[in-house]
Amino acid sequence: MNAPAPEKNMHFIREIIAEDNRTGKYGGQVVTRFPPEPNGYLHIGHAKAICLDFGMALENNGECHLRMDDTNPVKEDVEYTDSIQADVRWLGFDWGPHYYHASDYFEQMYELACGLIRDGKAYVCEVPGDEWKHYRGIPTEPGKASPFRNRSAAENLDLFQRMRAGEFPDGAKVLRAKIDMASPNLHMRDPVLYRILHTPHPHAGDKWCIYPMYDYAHPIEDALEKITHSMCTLEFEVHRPLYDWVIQNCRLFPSRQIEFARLELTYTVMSKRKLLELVQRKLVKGWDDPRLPTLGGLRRRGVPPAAIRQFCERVGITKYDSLTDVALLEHCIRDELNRTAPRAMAVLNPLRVVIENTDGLPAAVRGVNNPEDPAAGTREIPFGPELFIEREDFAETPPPKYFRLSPGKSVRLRNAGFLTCTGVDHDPAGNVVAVRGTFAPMDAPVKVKATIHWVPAHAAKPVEVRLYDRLFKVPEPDADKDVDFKSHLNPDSLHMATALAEPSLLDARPGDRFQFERIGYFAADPDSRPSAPVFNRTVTLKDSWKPA
RNA sequence: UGCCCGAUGGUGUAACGGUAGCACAGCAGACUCUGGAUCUGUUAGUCUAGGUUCAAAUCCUAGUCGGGCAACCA
Repeated sequence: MNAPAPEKNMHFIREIIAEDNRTGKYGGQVVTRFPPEPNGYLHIGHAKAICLDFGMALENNGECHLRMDDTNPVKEDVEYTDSIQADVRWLGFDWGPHYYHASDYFEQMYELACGLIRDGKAYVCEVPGDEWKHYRGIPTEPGKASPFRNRSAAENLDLFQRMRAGEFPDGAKVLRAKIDMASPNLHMRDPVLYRILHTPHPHAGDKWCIYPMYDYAHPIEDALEKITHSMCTLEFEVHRPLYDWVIQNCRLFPSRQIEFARLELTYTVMSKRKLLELVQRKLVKGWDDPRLPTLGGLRRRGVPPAAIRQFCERVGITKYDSLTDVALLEHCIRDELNRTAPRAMAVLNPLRVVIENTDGLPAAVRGVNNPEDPAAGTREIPFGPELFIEREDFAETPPPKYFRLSPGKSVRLRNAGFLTCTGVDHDPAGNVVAVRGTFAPMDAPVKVKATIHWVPAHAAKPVEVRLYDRLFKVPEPDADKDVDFKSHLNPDSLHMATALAEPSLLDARPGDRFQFERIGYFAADPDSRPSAPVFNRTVTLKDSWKPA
């Protein structure tokens, strides 16, 4: 018996599992599975499911299987299986030896279907697809029986074998479960179990021309793997009676399907179709564009997997359709990065500073790598008589409560000392082109209310920075079906810029994460080259300064 | 419309018949070599109407609102 960690939220699925463990329903075993269809890239909505599936197994000393749910060869491709595995691993989960394909069970599914036929619980139906809706009926009225419903088991077996043998064209026949044409649940009105598809399978090759439907295949996949708790999203709730029917009538391991609400996030879209549309129309730069909620995009943006895991835990698990504020994700990202990201200085919008008292000026200073983590140590930062500071950190006529630099005032230069402004240089148009000032060491008796970051003019290096903002301007871009979600795209979601970086940043390798002090968290992009890093802004720092 | 599911501050959630709590966001303050972090305080909530009960967010009934289902998709 293992008590859940105290900070974990006791959601209803944890309670179901705890209860099953208490009663010994599955002998204390917890076996789960994450079953993506390999027809697209994973996004943060999948991360919620992954964290749940793997998390419940981990917490209960169980196992979680990674299973490609590849029952429809016309939509799926091996292209996706690699990225799915990479994404799950990146998120921090390990399926051990339990990597499976639904298509590996095709033979058993076929045998089980023959069993259903022999039991008089399935039949080959020749009603054309577009005509079936007349038989199925509408919710308020019962359907009517297929004219093929009462074929003999022998005839059904023969026909089903010939379907497999390829004797019939696509759509000519299907195998149906014989359940209840009057059921108020449409899924129970003799659902299709198998359809004919003369399409080679990306994993199974050309062995098959009949393929099982999800509703038939999924419970079998789960049962064969002895999955105890089969978590899926809410829209499968009405499928559960059919899930149970298959397990019961095939006499299989009693896997249990449990549904929970999918994750929705503000200022983005989560549907595969819409994400694909953004990629195909080149409104973003690909599946791993850092503005996308795909795991590839989040990774490239610099989001640590631990932040995503923490976020998924804090969002919780319920059966209520919710819309989570991205601010919660951003909080989890900052929280993780604050503890782990080394600090560095870079100036986005430079203003030259000329130090006038150059005698005894240090050639370098030591910077603290991470005030939250003493073990991160220090580094050397070159110093000199000319610096660049952020243009916003100087105001010739400061607004009220402005703590930074202005004529006659002083600020602390991060890691270095104090700067007192003694003069301002203008160009003929009256713009500020440089600030002049005097430097004092850190132990000087100067009182200031602000510390600003800087880079040394002689040693700072220009680096490319990509400043990302929300992809959409509105919290629910796809809320209104009558308005194209693309019309809500934020035109300023990407701003390319050049920053002046302290020299240590030139060593950054793709994936390295930093806090650029007082600006935000940045991660080196795969586009980086040796000595020419490219930085993606993961998220800004919170900024509580607001002009009065 | 028939069936299924759901409803707690702005948002995400907890409370399992007994003081409606936590987090995010917001606001205010303290502290600070990041106007970051940290700390403190604070605004704000049980969909409606009946019923059961000493006591209801919780149980029952009806309604309202939201979501799902009517592919040979998953």
